[in-house]
Amino acid sequence: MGSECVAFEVKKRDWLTGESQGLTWVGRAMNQSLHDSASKADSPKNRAEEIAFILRDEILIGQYRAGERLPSERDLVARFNSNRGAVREATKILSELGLVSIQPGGARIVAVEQATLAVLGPLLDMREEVRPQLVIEFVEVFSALVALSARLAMSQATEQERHQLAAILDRFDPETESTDIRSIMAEFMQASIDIHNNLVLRLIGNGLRSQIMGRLDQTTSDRASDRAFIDAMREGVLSSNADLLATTVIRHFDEARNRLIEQAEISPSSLRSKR
Amino acid sequence: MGSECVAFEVKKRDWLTGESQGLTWVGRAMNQSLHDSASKADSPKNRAEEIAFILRDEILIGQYRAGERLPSERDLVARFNSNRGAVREATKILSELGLVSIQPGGARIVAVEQATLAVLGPLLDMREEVRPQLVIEFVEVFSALVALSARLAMSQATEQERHQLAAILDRFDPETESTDIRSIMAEFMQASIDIHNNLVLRLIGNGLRSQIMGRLDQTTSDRASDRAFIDAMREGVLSSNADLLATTVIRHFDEARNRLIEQAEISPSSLRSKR
DNA sequence: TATCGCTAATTGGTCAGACCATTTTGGTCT
DNA sequence: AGACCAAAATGGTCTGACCAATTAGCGATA
Repeated sequence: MGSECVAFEVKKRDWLTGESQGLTWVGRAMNQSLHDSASKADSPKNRAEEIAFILRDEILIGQYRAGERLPSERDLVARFNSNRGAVREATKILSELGLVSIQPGGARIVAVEQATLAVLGPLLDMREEVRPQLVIEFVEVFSALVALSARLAMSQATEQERHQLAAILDRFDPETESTDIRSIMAEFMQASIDIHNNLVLRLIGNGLRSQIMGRLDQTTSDRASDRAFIDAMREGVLSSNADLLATTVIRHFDEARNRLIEQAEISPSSLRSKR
Repeated sequence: MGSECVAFEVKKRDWLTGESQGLTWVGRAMNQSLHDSASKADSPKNRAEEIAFILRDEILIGQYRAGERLPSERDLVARFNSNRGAVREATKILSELGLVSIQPGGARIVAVEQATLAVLGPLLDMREEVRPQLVIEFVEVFSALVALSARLAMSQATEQERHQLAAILDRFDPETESTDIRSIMAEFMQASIDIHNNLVLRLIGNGLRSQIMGRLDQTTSDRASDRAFIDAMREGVLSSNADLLATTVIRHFDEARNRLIEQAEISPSSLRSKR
């Protein structure tokens, strides 16, 4: 007992100075945002992820049908020239993604519709056919979530916090092409989440962000209307007018959505079949 | 100050002998999507999940702090009397949950705020303190998503589909206590998603549903106002009035939210610290 | 005392092979 | 056809080993 305490005192310093200090340990989200943005595909960290990503993409591509059996672990070992440990870790990942259901006797493929948000990014990375519709669907949801987040933030924000939000909006500069309005919206979303601190909304936001970031094409948008949008946002923020904020956000994203629909219809056969 | 830091880094002895042995925070999360209902806790399918769930709950409980190191695989093997294969699968699960970041040299704990929606359920299962606020936050988000889903559905629904939605609402019977309005809302959500077929919304809905279902307490609600709510919904659906539907949904959930806030304030010190 | 640099220990990643309990399969018998 | 049973296949568990990279520990240095 006593010895533990002594030992602890000694080590504690090392710990604090060495690592606990920089709490910049934020895991994969941060790691990715630092170096990706250029490359769509996520690179596997080890053999298990490599295998998992290959199988994941094959499933998303529709190479297996829902309900079908995944090849047995031993077959996969043979196919990937690996070992059962790695293969089992891979299938574990797929299971966590909600793409396969592992049971004694055999693993079966699960319909994409039953999976996790984590399949969104990979889906965007593949077939061109599904992309346009998927992006539209994302905008629809993101719109509602940003509006909600803004509302919640307004109901709790201090004077200072509202100015911080405004500062983010001020980063928009219609002259330079460099300031992407979407990155500003993403930042605005994050900042508003930090204000109202709704964990559910934050977790959903995490998922959407990590899946979407760096996977959206550059879209042409009217800089003038963007300017008006940003101005309306700033006014809503500074006057703490939640309704104005929400309707502004929704209208803006609605325009973006309509643009996307137009583009999608130019290249036909792109809308996913509905019913 | 010194006392709280003790647990870690004293080497294997600690893990082997004393420490949080049994008590097992119940918890146990899901994986299967088919069978729901289930009360709060669902049990692990194998050793890896068992280990993963224990560690997950310990992390969520705050036994480790973000940035700290997870015990090494070999230490975990000793602690759980298992083997590295199982332990590695377990840490893989935690990694997929976004709760740890595994890297050569050591795995580190990630802040809960950076995790996946899949931690919501386990969070609800544990400390009573976080529950009330978390439920409120869920209602806030769910409200917006149901409203959005209803809007989207109305923009595409056929006559027949609108009647199907109405049929779901008709299942509500203010006389019998058995018909839970929340289950009706869940069904309504699913049905509307089937109509507009927005995959992003569907995936988020999957996550929320699997995490929330069966974990919410029975809440007292005014059956009369519920009746009015259902009626308004039905009218909105049948007349394809998206605005009416959305505002009705939002108002209803707002009332529910206010009730929850009242309840939470009765038992003070329950709201999570904000900022 | 603080910093640098080297070495040894530790850690995650990979691999091979074995045994078990359960499920699946295929063929037989009724 | 259907019920039944034995054999094959499958996932689950476990052992022990080696590697490359990171990390910790310690002495030398300034």
